[in-house]
Amino acid sequence: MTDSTASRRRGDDLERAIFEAALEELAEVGYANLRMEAIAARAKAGKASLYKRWPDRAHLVRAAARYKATEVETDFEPSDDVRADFVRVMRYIAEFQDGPFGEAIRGWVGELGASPADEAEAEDLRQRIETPRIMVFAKILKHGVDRGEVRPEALQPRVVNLAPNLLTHYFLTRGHAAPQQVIDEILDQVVMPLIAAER
Amino acid sequence: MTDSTASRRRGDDLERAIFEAALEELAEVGYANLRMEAIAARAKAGKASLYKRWPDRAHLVRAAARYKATEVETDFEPSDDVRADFVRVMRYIAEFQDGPFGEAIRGWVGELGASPADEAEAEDLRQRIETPRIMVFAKILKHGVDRGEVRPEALQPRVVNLAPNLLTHYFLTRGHAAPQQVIDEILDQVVMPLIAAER
DNA sequence: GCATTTAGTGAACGCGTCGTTCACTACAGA
DNA sequence: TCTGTAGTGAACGACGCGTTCACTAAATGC
Repeated sequence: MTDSTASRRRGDDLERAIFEAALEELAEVGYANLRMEAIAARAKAGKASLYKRWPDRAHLVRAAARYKATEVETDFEPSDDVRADFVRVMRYIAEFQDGPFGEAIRGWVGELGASPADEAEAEDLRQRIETPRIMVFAKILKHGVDRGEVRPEALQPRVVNLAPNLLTHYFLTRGHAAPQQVIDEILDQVVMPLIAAER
Repeated sequence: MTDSTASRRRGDDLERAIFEAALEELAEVGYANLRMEAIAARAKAGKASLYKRWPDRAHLVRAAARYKATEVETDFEPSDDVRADFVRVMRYIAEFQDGPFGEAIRGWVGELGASPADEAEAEDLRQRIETPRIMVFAKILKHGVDRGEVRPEALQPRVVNLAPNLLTHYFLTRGHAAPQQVIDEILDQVVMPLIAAER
């Protein structure tokens, strides 16, 4: 009715449409209220096509999160202001979390511990989310170290991941992404004092 | 069969039994696989008694989490070794997360964003979890400040919450509580360098 | 250009869980 | 001992899950 192009999609074409539909549904109703039939309907696909690809909701959502994770911008050129760079990247992450991707992550977290079988897949998704962040934050920090603005110990993994991890913690436990004020507090109270070359 | 005391409990007595049953179920099957009927059966109660008290699973689990949160040990006497104190408290939190309380928190997080109606109740639970931690960590830090081991700026809220927040982030995104090695890394790479009075 | 194979559709199904209802029963207070 | 209150347990309709199947559109082979 809506589309007079009554064509029938297949393969990757259809898969992408399902992912988009799943993410839109996630954004609208949240993971807990996500219905397979609603995803199928929005994608104008049959429920059977969903179950042919993924065994259940959790797998579909993880796959959708992986799909969306590839959209993350990873080529970032650091300026000569570490704090400003951090703000830019953190705002970018926060915006991402406030969209459908955030709800996908929330669903993934909620499901962890329910099925210890899929630990490997969960680990894979974690890596895909973390890796681009590590690259960007490490680049910023290295640039700061080169200019003497940042102490070299700041390149340790727990320090590189500190800002995004605190952002994610806020998002998960609050239900919405961190506002600018929280980003500022994280930077001024925690991150900058920790990485600054001198006090 | 088990209890030949075929007595019928009421009020708070019954409520406590339901909480205990819910937490045991959570620990065994996880939030995603939690069934109201299983909780009722384990508590030797009728399903109607559950729905008379809470409108749905999410409310029951939040209530159970609140109930369990009152068990948290809050009277902690700091030693003269800040790092050792942090290790002790962080291990205590990690052990708590690996039990039924952890799964309750995971369920709560997964449900956030699904029903914006109960934001107030969610906020209340967050406070109840956070407050005792703030008290303990602030006490440790104050003691450190008094002895000149910790810089006074470490009493800012984001710094006080830093260690438990990173623990919680690890637990939520990994599916299990942080092991000793992770606690050490958090302390040696992040917390101690941040709070130390001198470098 | 036609026949065959592959993949998607949509409706129907059985099943399990939800949340509710109701007749019955045990306990508490007077 | 009587009465009101609260809990029990079984049954119920509704709903979403995950599967099945006859049908159909697209891709592939000839």
